[in-house]
Amino acid sequence: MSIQSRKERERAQREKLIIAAARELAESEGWEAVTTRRLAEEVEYSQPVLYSHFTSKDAIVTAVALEGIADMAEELRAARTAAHSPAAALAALASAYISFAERRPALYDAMFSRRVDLPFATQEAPPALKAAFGEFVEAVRPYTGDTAPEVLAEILWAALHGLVTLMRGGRIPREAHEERLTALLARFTQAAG
Amino acid sequence: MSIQSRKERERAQREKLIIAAARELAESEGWEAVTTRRLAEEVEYSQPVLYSHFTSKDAIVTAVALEGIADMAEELRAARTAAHSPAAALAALASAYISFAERRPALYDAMFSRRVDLPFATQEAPPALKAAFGEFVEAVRPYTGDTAPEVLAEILWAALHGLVTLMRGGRIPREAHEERLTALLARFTQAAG
DNA sequence: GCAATACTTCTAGCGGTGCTAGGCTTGGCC
DNA sequence: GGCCAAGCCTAGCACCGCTAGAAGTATTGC
Repeated sequence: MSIQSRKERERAQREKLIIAAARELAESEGWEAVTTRRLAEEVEYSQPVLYSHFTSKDAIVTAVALEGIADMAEELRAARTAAHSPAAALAALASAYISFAERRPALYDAMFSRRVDLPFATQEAPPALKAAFGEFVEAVRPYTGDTAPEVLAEILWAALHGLVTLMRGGRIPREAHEERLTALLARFTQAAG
Repeated sequence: MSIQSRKERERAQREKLIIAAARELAESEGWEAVTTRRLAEEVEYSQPVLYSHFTSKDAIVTAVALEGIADMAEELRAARTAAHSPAAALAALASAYISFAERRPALYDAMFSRRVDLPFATQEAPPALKAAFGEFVEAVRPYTGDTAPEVLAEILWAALHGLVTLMRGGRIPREAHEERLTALLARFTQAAG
């Protein structure tokens, strides 16, 4: 039993090592640098070992995304709860979200842009995902009017996601970012719903 | 001279053929099916011929994107100008945009999701792109308040882009789409800015 | 009409990708 | 200590984007 459990522990540890290596490689050199050969070299095992832990490369990306979502949920929570008014909380949440996307673009892509096999808007959604979305729901709750907070949260999330991805892709100019964000948030705080 | 010009005509025609084949292949089987080998087979030439027209596969995708933008600009214009009130025009524009993204997902990705080498928010932006964005500007103009219409247009575009991509990626549920769209547009028509 | 030339297109191949079959080594058990 | 099973690695598959150099074709000059 002891040997068995030790092996399981080591396996679990190696799996974390793979995920961490993938994340670091993606964050430092972009996802195009994350090849199975390169990743295998990084963890000092051969390629097939990766496939004894994950069914495919995509599954590794998914695991990285999940970690990222947990990280983001924490940051969103910290930002929102530190604010002293509903309006400040909303602004802090939005800024924290965009800051995360800008600081960790590769991670953000894995979470919200790449095609990934995660149950998002369902009961089986991972807790971290529910937590992150919950922060949005709480932030918009004071401004719901006759709209369901979940719906409003989705709209805000979508708007921020759109801003971030279009800006990163060079589709909208960086310069006007603050002005856009202010105007967007005003649409949420001022409207009666 | 005549022979020269005939050759140029034939070349231009073949270039259009390549772009059309790439678009059709992407729309019917997704971009992952668009390989240079497959594309060459489709146009009944060898691979190197593609590279005598385009510097890379990405350049072909960019050409397809440009065509798509022109298509969308037309559809947006038709939808907006057919409406009889500012609110209806805004709603029609938004619906047309989302409809385009849903009907032609591969094309949409080339235009707004994939990394593409096009000057977007600059003076040198292609006319079709300016036209498409101009439709957004006109649609939000009645609702600007003290925000610049261009800024508001970018926000609306970003919000719709976010909704579309998150929905397509399974990140937000399809069911509540109409409700979300209505609530989003309400934020634009009701707020004072 | 024919040879020389210039241009176009193709064949074949490079170094890379994700993924896997099958041999080999290593470590636990009797 | 010898056997056996589990775990790992080497080597290779079919594919990718892209390109050098051969082969073919059309145009030009005689």
